[in-house]
Amino acid sequence: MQGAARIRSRTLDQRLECPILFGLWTHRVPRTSFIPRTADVAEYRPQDFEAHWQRYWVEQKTFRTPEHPQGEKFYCLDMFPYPSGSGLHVGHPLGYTATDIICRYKRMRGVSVLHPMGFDAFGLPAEQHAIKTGEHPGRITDANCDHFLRQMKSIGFSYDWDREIRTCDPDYYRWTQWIFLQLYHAYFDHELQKARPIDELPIPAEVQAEGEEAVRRYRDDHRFAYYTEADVNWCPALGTVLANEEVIDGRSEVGGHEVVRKPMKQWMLRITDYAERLLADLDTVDWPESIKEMQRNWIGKRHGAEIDFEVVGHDHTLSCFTTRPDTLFGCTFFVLSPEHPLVDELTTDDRRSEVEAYREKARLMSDFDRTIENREKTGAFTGAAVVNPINGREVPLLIGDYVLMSYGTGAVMGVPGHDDRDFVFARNYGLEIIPVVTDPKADEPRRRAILEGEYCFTDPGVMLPCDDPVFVELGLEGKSNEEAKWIITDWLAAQDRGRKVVNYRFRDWLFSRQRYWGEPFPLIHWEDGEVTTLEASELPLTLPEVEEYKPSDDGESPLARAEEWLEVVDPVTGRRGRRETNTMPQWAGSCWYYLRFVDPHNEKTFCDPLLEKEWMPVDLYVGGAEHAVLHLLYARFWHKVLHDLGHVSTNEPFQRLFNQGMINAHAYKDERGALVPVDEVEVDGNGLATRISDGAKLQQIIAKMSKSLRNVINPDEVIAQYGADTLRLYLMFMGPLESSRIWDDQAISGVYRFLKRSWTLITENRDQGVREFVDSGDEARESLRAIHGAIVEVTRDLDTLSFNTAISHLMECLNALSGQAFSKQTAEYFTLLLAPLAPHLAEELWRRLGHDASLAYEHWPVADEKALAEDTTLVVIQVRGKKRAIVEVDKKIAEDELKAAVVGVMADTNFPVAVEDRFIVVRDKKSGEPRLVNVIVQ
RNA sequence: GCCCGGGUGGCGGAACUGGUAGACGCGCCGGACUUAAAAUCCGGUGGGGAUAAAACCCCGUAAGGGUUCGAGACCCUUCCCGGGCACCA
Repeated sequence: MQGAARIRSRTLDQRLECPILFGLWTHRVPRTSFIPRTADVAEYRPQDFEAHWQRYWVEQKTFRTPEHPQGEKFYCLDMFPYPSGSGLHVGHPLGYTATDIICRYKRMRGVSVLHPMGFDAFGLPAEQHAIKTGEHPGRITDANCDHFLRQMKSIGFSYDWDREIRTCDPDYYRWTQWIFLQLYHAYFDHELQKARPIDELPIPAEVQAEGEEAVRRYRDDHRFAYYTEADVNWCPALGTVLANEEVIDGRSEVGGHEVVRKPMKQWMLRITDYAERLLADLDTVDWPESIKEMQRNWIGKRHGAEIDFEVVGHDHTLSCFTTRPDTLFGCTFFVLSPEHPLVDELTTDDRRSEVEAYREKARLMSDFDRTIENREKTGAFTGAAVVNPINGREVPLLIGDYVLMSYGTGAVMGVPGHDDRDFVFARNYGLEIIPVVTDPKADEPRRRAILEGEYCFTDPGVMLPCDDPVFVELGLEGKSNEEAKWIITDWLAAQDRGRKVVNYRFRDWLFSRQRYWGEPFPLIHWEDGEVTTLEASELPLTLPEVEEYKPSDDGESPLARAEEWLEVVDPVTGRRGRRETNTMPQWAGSCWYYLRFVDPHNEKTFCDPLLEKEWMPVDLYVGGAEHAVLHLLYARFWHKVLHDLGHVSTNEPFQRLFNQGMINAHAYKDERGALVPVDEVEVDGNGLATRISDGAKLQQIIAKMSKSLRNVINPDEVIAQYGADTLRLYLMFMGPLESSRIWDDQAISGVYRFLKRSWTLITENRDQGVREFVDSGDEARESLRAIHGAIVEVTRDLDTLSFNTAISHLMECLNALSGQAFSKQTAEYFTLLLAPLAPHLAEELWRRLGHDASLAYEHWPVADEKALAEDTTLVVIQVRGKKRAIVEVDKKIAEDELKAAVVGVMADTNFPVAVEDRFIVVRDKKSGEPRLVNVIVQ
């Protein structure tokens, strides 16, 4: 029953008492055993002083960034939040606390720290709120930001709030628009592998000859930002198009609505030009391997060949991309995507109706339905045939919706013997299967299955015999397929019937949204078809006021209804034009915010070059892994363009990336598997969970925090109950920063007790001031060893972001100091070690220790080696590798004396050893002191 | 299916480069204080055996094998969990 009370206690509301004023806003404080009664005046009561120090830091501008870094610099960045209406959730402060600790620690080590925070403030939720209520999305966004600010300040983060930015602020998005102009006015020089101004684009003579209009089109075809009719992911429910990355399993990432394919005119960014550099430069950054791997997979570099097949009876050549040119001799058909532009022309009349029907069916199918895994492979014969360039064999030409127009050339050579999809397709349509590679390691039945076309073999293997003259000429029989791949490709290249190519799986970035609440494009579409950009001096192009925020049913942005804003007339020529009505996606603002933080108030440029040089790159970037391929890839792309164009000095923006884990919570499910909200659950002393309403047995599981499970932890409530320092410490103590953790509202009392005991240790719960200390000379050796040991350990742990062990070591130090005499110096060291982790408590103790300024810039303690020095050391004795005894010996003991000591210790035991036995002595690598002796008894 | 992580007490997790497994905390057990409870403080706590009590012994880091004087850590095989990708030719 005790357990039941615990579980129910999670919903604090049941025990809420009268509201009291705390901090900058009102908290309702639950009555719990952990809040000391008011009679105990001098006990640890964080509510008494946390708000005071938060105000002090803000008023004194304690954490203002130095204008220029002096000596070592440290740019520490958190992924800034989207200010959602529900406020901060414990997941946010997890990473923020970690960076805060590191920054406070670095400041104490004399490092110049840049640690800013802001808001990713454009975005869909505010817009949807606006659609529903008619309220301006800016107003709700501002209110949410303010709420976030209050919450973040209540945790005691040491951000330089003077640098706060919001991406929806015109002073900010002015420069987002400016960067768009840089992208628009540049192209990628493939030879130099870098961006260059569009004016430097060489115009081929034949284009030049066609006139101005052709030159303009040629340039437009090379800009990083281009306007094109594209099959886009249209989400009717959200009324917008989405990037591929925003579509999960055929549904919108936001809201899970259906997404269909639809051709629309859209702005795209040519991110694929940077594929090679985005891939290669991953090797230069200190990121988690998993994130690098995800980006590599996303970019999807594939080496292969493009092979040309002539169409029988036509003057056309169809090229296909393949990573398996070694299987070309096994090609028995050829498949085009239903959207392929040549399908119509190549289809014979007797097949036309069938092909048309198939294409229509494919067109109507949603992307999701079309990409369901292992779906039946369907297609239609076109009646045409193509010629395999390596053996002259004519093979039938089909269309099939498993071939995507958007990858490679929209055409595939069908090798059913060695490709699973082709295999299924061939079986469906009775197409021939010719195996050309076999598995040398396979047993007889399997080998026969491969030979007879019963088994599709896709792994590496060796080439089977074949009569084709070219096969014989190239001597392929028995060669590994890997080798055959390049021999065949070289032959094709020599005959000009194919070539080695590299393909990338990722696509250009769809950069426009039919929304109101985003950055307007600084572009004008003129009546004569020309598109021009605004001058940098005309920025920002601000959002107009509109009456309704809903996009129209055919997908036009609400901006299309803002007529006054929309229509423009050239004052010189009288030419009429319309502004671009799409807005930029949410990713735009977060693509460069880290640069603005370096120089947030500059009105002349997006970021002063000198400051950029001084502060960039970001030394530590902490955030969730969910941004692995979106934000992090886009930001790298923009950064590289800015770098190539000479606007930033660094090639990569984020030198070190760290992903914090997720915070999960316990949840319960019943026998049918339905999740049960935690406040409907009772847990008994043995951990057995039952539903309160009907006593049904429940299973405890781990789940993400969610509103529906009512297991979301609100930081405000934790702070009200325990104080900000406890919240910070608990978040860090739960486990390594990178791993996921489970919120356990019993375990939090452990760190609360630690803080309380730390308080008591130094103040002895006096009304004011501190306990009495002994003179340094009279200090117990134990105390000295404890504090200097802690200095060593905590320093190392903070350097390696091991916050959980840093706290453990402080706990050990506290345990050791409790009941011991120690000096004021030791108390001060302890306070300073605690400062990055529990800054409010540390500041309060520091004040009581007689200091009248913040400890934020006090020197980090340095361990005194002498305090740690010992004459003797403990040596583990092993016999045949098993621990049998421990002996204390002099550190400088000679080898034979050590042996003698070991023999002596082991004499009366069950495991006697002799000096003649083999001794393995393990010594400390640094000090050379003996650590362990392993005796191998003969 | 493929690619990354990861499996250590009742629980969260420690263990620096192969050298005392289980630090620290939660929980639990016992004790002190209290009329009582909470809070607080002190002690114990991987499993098994042995003993009057100890000393002591055996087993133990998902499972099996290997390398080594010595393996939680390294190698091979298998199982399980988490994350990502997935008709990309």
